Amino acid sequence: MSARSGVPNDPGRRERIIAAALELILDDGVARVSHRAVAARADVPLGSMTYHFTSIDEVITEAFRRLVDRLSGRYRAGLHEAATPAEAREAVVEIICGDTFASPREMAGIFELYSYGRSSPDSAELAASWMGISAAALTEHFTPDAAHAIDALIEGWTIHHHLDGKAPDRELVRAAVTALTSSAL
Amino acid sequence: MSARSGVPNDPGRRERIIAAALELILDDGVARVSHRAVAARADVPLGSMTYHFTSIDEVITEAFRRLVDRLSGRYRAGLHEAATPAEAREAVVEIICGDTFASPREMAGIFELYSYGRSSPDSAELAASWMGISAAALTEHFTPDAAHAIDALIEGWTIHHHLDGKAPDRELVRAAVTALTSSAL
DNA sequence: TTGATCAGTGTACAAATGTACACTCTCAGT
DNA sequence: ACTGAGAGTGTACATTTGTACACTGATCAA
Repeated sequence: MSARSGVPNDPGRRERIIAAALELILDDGVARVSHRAVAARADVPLGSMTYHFTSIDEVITEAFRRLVDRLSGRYRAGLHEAATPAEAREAVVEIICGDTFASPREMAGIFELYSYGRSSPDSAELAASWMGISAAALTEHFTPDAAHAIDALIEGWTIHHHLDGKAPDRELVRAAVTALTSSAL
Repeated sequence: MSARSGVPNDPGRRERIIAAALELILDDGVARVSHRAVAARADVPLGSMTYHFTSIDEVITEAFRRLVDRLSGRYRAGLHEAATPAEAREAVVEIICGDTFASPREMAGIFELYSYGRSSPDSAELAASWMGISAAALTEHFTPDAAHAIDALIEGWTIHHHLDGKAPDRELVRAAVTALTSSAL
């Protein structure tokens, strides 16, 4: 038998690298992500990068995966907690207006994912799965049609919220969500 | 007096460079834009780039400006043509479901702008102005509140349309837009 | 303890990038 | 036709990038 088979010297290192990469994406954007920048942020030697990952794309995609996992977890939990239609609507309002579901940095990260997916098939798949998750979470409370419309509303209004720098009026958002649920959708 | 003062040897060259940069952004994404890549695409010597622009950021921002101009022109025109509320709603449906207002490539370009604005103040301003233009075009037909909601719906649904690769159901979109306009918004 | 084996690293390198700038070319004024 | 000022360019250069890979060192079977 072989000695020292598969025993890592520093377990969890790969994870820490991915975490560092995600922080870098959220702070500075994908464009600034490089083997060296991530290595420095994770306080890890450069060689570690090529040892644990086959390419920089893999690092970035894995970082995005963490982001999507994190956000979809909160998203799902927040909507699952809602017991009544009114509470579900309120959860949607909070997703759009609050920052308990996603901080501005995290929302910016999602846009970066959309852009990055244009040149990375793996990230494109990830972006698609993120959209699927949010749609699924909504269909728990709304008809499929209403869920589609609300999903789009969330997507767009969240972007505006983020780019404006200030949260939209809760009353207005609530009215819009209600309008989308109370008609024949 | 000075001889040859301000007489360009090849007028319109700057414009052609910007056009080439925009095409490059739409085809391959900002990440692939470089002095050399743009120069090659515009069939212009490398030195021309630094002669006409102070930095690559300027080239990219100008390219985005053309994109925003182009889209906001169509946007405004399309909504301005509408004479009745029903026609205005139909124009919104077309913006979301059709590709007469923005091709998939152009929509992808807008996302790239949102991302790029994170590190370029000029592009951030451009992104903000794009949002302002669309909002203004909508207030021509809808109440300010309804305009906000519809603007968000357009933004989000257009993204979904683009990332899904297939247009959403027109009937559904029409119902959603109607819902947002017929209530107390 | 030893040595085989694989985890992990430091360094080197080719390719690509943004930019500066010494140069060449062109044309308006004479 | 000539000329000089300013339009426009080719080349060179310092940096930064992704990646390869010869090396070092930690661990387990013996």
